[in-house]
Amino acid sequence: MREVAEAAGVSVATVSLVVNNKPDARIGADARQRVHDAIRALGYRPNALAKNLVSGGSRFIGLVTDAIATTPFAGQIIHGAQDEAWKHGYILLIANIEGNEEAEREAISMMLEHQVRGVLYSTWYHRAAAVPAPLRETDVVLVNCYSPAGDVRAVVPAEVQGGRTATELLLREGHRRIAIINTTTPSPAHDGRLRGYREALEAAGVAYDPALVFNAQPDQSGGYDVVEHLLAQGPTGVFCHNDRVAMGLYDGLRERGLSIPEDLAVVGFDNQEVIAAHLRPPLTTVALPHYELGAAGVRVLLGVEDAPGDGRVEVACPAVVRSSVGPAQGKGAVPRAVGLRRS
Amino acid sequence: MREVAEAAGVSVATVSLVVNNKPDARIGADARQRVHDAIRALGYRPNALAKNLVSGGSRFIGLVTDAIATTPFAGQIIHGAQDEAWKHGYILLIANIEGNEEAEREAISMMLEHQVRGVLYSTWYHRAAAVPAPLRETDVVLVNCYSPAGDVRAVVPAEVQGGRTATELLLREGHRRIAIINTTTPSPAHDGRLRGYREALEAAGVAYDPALVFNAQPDQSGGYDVVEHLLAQGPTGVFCHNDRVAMGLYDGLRERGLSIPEDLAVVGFDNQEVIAAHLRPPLTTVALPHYELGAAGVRVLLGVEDAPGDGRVEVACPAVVRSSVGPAQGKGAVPRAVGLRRS
DNA sequence: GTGAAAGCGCTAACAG
DNA sequence: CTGTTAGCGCTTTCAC
Repeated sequence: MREVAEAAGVSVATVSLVVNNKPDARIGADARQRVHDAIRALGYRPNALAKNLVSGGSRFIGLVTDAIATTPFAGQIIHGAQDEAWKHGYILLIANIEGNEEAEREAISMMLEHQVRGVLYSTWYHRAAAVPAPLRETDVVLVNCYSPAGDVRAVVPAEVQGGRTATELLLREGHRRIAIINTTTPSPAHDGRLRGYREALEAAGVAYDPALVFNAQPDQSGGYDVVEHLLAQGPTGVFCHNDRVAMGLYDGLRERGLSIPEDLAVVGFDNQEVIAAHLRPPLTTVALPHYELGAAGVRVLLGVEDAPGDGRVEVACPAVVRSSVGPAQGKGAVPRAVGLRRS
Repeated sequence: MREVAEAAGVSVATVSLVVNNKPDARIGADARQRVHDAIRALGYRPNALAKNLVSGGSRFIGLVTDAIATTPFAGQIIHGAQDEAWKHGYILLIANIEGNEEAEREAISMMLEHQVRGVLYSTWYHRAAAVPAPLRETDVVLVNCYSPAGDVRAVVPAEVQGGRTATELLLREGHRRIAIINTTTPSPAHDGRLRGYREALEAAGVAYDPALVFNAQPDQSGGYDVVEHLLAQGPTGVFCHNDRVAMGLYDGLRERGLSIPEDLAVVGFDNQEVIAAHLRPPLTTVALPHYELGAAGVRVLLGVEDAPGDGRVEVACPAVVRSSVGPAQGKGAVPRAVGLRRS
């Protein structure tokens, strides 16, 4: 920078002013031009480190994730966070700590030492999480997880609304005997989606039948194994806890010569591209908004978006309609008008 | 830091020496203790920005990717790079530019301004790539892509070996009439895997039959659509260009009442977890080593691992054996011993 | 053994 | 309009 100043025959202060073209700096057009020329000639680049040092803070936002590899999900959160951070002139420092306590401690101190503007602490599936103590030294927002104490701002998927949406996808087509294949253990997803399912049923005037709720391992084999029991209850539509369960269900149904959506309408959850979009028929599902979660996370961190009173923002899970749901027909069916009235 | 010095009754220089516990700094045990106490008492954290400024360089490594969202692949590259960088005390600055020229320029200058140690330029599928000019100002290594001019170090998957491995998986079980479903356009993957296929065949003494090579769109529908033609050639085993093609193939086969691996042994490529591990039967495939690609990338960047003369390191694609390949049987089959002899 | 002082590259008053 | 000056928080000679 000093070199630029010398080459342009001005002082470093002037160079600083033109580089950041400060609004209220009155610089002679000639001087400004000479500076620009010198910059180009010398291939000068400002040193962000020095700039940050003097300004006190940095343009970094930390993102710590608990699993980047396992699923495409973490990638989406990173993607959303990175895009949004970028938009506001921030850079993401990412660290991923696969359950390693020490790595977590180190990652956090490293971020703190780099004077991050704040950090996003994210998990790959929606759950309660304990905020590591050192994070309290800076701004934190939880992404896809929340503090049971409710004392930290959090951005999470709207599970209840998602469950409602999934169920309405079936209701809308006239289905009334709708099963749900849930997971076996309590979790925000388990509880929320079930609640959404019940709310949607109730709103549509369909009685809730416990015999139609199944619990299975949340993967392909879970979906595959439950087919027999499921069919025994004669549903015309089924809401699967996730796309992988739906994938297993597809297999089980196919083996029995049943077809989708004619014999059974199925709705998934997660919208895991590789699966959902390419099953035969393509799966109608509800998306888990990972990208948005990451983006919203930086927005609340930066104060661009306000968190409501309880510091918890819920991001909607939108329906993704493909071809695995058709109109209800046969015995259990009801005139389409009923479903339509509700929507 | 000044505060710590005052609290401990020493100078900042001493604090600096203690904090970084310099090997040849002779500090009184008492003073050292007082410094440590003061640090704890004040909750002091060194300022990495200042440290880097004075030392001239930073502990940053830039990673620019062209697609983080689309597939789980980019996530794996990031993961590998991040783990390895971390191991050497470096932090990853990531930027992803979905084909956006300007974002790319900005991302690169931002990295340069932060005095990165070097940058990894990665693509989500293996291909030739043009290195943006400004990157020449720093150390660059290409990951999952390469410069046609061969003037930049690159880390890429060993496609030929992968193709050979996939084919051997079939040969080993006695298959001799082995088809390959490749993509429709030339690419390192297309060309390399085909070559590996031919090499493996030749090594096993099986004649290459052009009628057994098919070209299809590299996704589920491609695999599904080619079934008819494929079956017409009566292969006992098939090597699919990727797992998605295999997934489509599964569907087509199932619709015809054919079963895997009894009627047809199938091998995929990519090892896309969500698909491969959960198809029925689980798919035997060859993994694309994305994690390793990222890790090797930082290793060559840091000079921990040497790139061979041509600056191109190939990372092996390992076989992932699951259940979609069984012994060859029936007309086309050959005694198992033949296959075994080769392995 | 430890402190004083210079300086990393830049910004922000404050003078001129 | 533009230059001078004083730091930002830290490391690193070099004295004492």
